[in-house]
Amino acid sequence: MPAENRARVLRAAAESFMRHGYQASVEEIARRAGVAKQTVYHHFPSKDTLFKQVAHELTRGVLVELEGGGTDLRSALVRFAVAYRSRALGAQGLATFRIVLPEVPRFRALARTMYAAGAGEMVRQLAAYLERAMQAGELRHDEPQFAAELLLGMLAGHDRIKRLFCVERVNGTNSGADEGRSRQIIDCFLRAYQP
Amino acid sequence: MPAENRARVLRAAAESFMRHGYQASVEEIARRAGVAKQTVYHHFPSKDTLFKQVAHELTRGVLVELEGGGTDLRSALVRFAVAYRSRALGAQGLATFRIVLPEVPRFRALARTMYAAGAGEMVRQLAAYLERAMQAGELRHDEPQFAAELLLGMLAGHDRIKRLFCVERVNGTNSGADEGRSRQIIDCFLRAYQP
DNA sequence: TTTCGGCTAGACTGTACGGTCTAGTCTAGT
DNA sequence: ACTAGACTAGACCGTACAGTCTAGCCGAAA
Repeated sequence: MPAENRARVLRAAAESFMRHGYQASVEEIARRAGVAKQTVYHHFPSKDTLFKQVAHELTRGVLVELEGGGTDLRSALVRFAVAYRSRALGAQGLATFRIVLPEVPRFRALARTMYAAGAGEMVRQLAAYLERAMQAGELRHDEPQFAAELLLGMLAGHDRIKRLFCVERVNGTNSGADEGRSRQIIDCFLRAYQP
Repeated sequence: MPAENRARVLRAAAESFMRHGYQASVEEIARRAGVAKQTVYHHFPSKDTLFKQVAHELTRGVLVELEGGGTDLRSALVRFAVAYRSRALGAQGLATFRIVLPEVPRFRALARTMYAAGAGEMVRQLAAYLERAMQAGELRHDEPQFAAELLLGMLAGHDRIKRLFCVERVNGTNSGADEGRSRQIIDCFLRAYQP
C-alpha cells in the first residue's frame, strides 16, 4: 500500500531533519524509512517539497487546546501553561525551531504560514480567552493581543533559549517538576493584570 | 599588514554567515573580503574555526550595559528595555539566532559558551540589579534570577518569534516607535513585582 | 641583493549529494 | 496470462564545495 510507505518516508524525514536539519541527505531519509531512494522521489517531487511537508506537520504539534470550562481563571491558565510549555519546550518544539529558522530566508512563505498556523493561532485563541476574562471583570482591561503575546513570551521566553543553547535539559515528561514554574509565571501574569 | 586582512576576512565571514548560515562557502567569504581563498586558510585553519570565531564576536554584540545611576527604577528599566530590544530584535541579534541554532548540536561547547557570554551574563547582571531594588524595597521580594529571566522573556519573547518567522519587520533604528512597547512591558513587570 | 612571509590566481582532489536512469521484482486487478 | 503500478538496488551525472598544491608577485628586513 503506497500510503503506508509515504507515511514512513514522512516519519523518517521528520526524524532525519530533526537530527541534522535540512542537511539531512535524501539517502539517509530513505535508509531510515527502510525504502529505496527512488521511492522517496516517487512520493515527493523534491527534497524541498518533502521538507515543507514535514515542517507543516511539525507546526501542528505545537497547538494546545484552551478550554476554561468549569474551573476558575487561574487554574485554567495554569493548565494551559503546563500544556503549552510541554509543547514549546519539548524536544519536538525545540527541534522545529532549530530546523526551520535557518531556512526561513529561503522559504519565507512557508515561514509565515507556519507562524500563522502555530504561534499565531495560539495568540489568537489566548487573546480571545483573555478578552472574555477582561469583560467578566476577572482581568484588568487592556489590549488582549498584547497581553496574550506577553504571556506566551513569559511562558516560553528565556527557558526556550536556555534549552536551545543546550544549557538546560529539555523537558521530557517531567511535567510535575515543571508545574511549579508554570504556576509561578501565571501568578506573575495575574498580578500584572489584576483588575 | 596581516592583521588587517584577518579582520577583513572576519567581517566578510560574519556577513556571509548571516546571509547563508554555515552553508556560506569559503570562496564566497574570500570574494567578499577581497582576498584569495588561500588567505582565509592562512589565518584560520578551517571553516569550523572561522565560524566559531565569528559566533563569538556576534555574541558580544548582544550585551547591554545596565546602569541605574541617578534615575528611578522605572526609567532605568525602560532605558534598559529599549537597549536590549534593539539588540535582541535587531538584524544582527536575529541573524545570530538563525546562524547558530542549527549548529548547536555540532558545537555544543560553543553554544554553552555563547549562552554564558551573552544571554546568561545578561541574566546575571539584571538579577543583581533587581535584587538591589528588592532590598531597597522598590520591588517585591522574590528570586531575583527568576525575575530576571522572566523579564528578559517578556522583552524579547514573542516579538522575537514574529521577527524570526518574518511576519514582522525587523527593528531598524526606529527606537522611537519601539519605546512605547518597552514602556508597556516594563509597566506590566513593575505591576507584577510591586512591593 | 637576497630572502622570507604574506599574498594572489587558479588548477586540482576527493567527497558528498540531489536527482535521474536502468533493469528488474512483486502484487493485485482484469 | 497480462498489465500496470509500486517498489528495489544500484549505477550514474552534474555540481558544489572544503581543503591542498603550485607558481609566482611584492615589499620589507637583513
